[in-house]
Amino acid sequence: MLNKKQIRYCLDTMKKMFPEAKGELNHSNPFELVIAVLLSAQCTDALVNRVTEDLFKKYKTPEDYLSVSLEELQQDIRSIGLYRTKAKNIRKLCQVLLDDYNGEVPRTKAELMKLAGVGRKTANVVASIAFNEPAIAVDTHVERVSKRLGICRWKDSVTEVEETLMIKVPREEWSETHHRMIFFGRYHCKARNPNCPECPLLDLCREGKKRMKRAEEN
DNA sequence: AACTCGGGGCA
DNA sequence: TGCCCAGAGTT
Repeated sequence: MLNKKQIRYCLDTMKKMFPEAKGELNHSNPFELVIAVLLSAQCTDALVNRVTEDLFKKYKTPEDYLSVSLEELQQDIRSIGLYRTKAKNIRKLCQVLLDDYNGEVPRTKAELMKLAGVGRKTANVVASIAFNEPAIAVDTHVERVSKRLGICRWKDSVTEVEETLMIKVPREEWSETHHRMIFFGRYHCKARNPNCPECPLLDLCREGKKRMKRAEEN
């Protein structure tokens, strides 16, 4: 298991590799952030951005999403996977925002997770990025990278990965940590063919060393 | 823990 | 063509 100093080195290195790693879902508007992250489930961020560019011009408020038919909203997000379910969830979510939250987006993880279509990851992203609440969003990239490097254990659940990161990463870096690890995971430490031979973190990477050794034997 | 939803991107 | 993708909900 990596210690705090080693983890800091990892995060600094990731920043050097992807200095532009800002996170494309970094909307200043909490409501738009909820919608964007909800839509992003199981599809690429580039696709979501393409759709939300037009979507957010047409729909500004929860009322706007409820003012059209379900079919019309589905058409507007048709190019995104799971669009039927997501359109239904957006309508449910907007209705709850109006009924229970005066049209505003709630700030805490617990409240966010009660919204339709908002699970652990979306709730964490919105709470941490939009409201700077204490949370680290662990998606598949963050989980994979954490486990390969040895920041956490292989068998850890998503909750355990989350807890470990919150303990070992300074509070003020939680939000940025999310984006750095996602870029690192998406473009370098990929699920299928991680670029271990050219990885600057190979020396301290548990999984990387294992893979290099295995490749050498073949 | 395992399954389903699902169109687009990429090899 | 076949496989995967910045997940959530249900069983």
